[in-house]
Amino acid sequence: MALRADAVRNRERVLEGARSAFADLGADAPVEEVARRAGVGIGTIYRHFPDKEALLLAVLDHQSQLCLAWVEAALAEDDPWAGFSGLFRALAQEFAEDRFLIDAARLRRRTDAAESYLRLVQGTQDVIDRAHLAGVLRPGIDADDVPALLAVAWEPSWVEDERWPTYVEIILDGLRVDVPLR
Amino acid sequence: MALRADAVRNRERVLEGARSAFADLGADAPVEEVARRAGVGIGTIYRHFPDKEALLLAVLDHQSQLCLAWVEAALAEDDPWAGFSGLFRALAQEFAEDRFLIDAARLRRRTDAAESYLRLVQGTQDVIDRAHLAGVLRPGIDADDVPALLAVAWEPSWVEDERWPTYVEIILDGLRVDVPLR
DNA sequence: CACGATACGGAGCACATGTTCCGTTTGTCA
DNA sequence: TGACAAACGGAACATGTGCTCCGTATCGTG
Repeated sequence: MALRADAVRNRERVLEGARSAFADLGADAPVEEVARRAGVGIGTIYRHFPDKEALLLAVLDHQSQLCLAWVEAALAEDDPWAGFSGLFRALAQEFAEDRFLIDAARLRRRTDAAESYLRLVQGTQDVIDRAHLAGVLRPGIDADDVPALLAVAWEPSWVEDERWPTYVEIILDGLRVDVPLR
Repeated sequence: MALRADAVRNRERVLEGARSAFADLGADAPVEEVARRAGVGIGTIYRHFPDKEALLLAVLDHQSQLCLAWVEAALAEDDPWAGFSGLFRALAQEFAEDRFLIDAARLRRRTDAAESYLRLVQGTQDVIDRAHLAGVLRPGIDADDVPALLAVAWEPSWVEDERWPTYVEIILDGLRVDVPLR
């Protein structure tokens, strides 16, 4: 038997409320806050998701899908460095705007990650491999290093300062290998 | 009237327990855990410190004094870049070993900081000014940027990876301005 | 040694937050 | 439209943690 119409609607509302609450407050956002933003009761959330962890994973899956668009764009770039650096800047922007992504990488360490997140990591690895082949990216770097290096765009108080784009450029400078012209 | 002998001893024990607990578990370490490590009751902690915030500030003050030694060493260096980069590496090491320092920068934003911490920031600024004068440090960087850039040494799960020293070198590469020989 | 002041310990309270449970409401279908 | 299953809301419970309070233990002095 299919879900009732109101159940379908409410499930979507819960996901939207969760995305909004987690983006603003991080994974620590109370379930009650998610319920408030979704306009539903707490009980409704727990009917659709077994626990808060499942809700976090569902949101992670969704946000990862959005980030995957940046991977596509990076692979479409002709220049491997432009691809990698563009992806890095775009992910930094996403991290700065969505506090939840901050906590997501930690979450991934504890649980079987959302499927889209794994695809995001793999796609990032592809972009990195291409840069390595072109010899423009510091050796030894892989996709697992990206979240750590994005940490500079994390801390809310510094995001307010709007200085994180500078930090991103510093790191990109440090990651780039200059190819001598010949 | 002076403190009683046991009170003096216990105050020191509390500070040691707090340093240990906060270093391992971060500022979130429960007060009860501090009491356990100190070998005292919870009540004793609250006799010596009005609240947990005061305890955090006392520990911050102490750890800042240790870090100040690195500032002295940096200023004693002849080469401004060696001084700055040495300080940066040393602070990264401290951050990696003491989870509490991670939270300290946030704490500073909320409260009047410990006096030693202000001196640490000022000393770091001196080291940075010297590097700017020599033209070897990327313009626009100041002492407030250092904790943000050290964020790569923060996250516990990445500290375990032992990859943070690589990240520190990447950032230093990005911060350095190469002075052409003439 | 005795006694008063000082300090100690930890039970218990206040509050925040994840989760459950059940009386009430709503959607669906005959 | 009526009736039943499905879904809802939020009070209540469980747990973790900061902090208070007071009966008990200890220190230091005469």
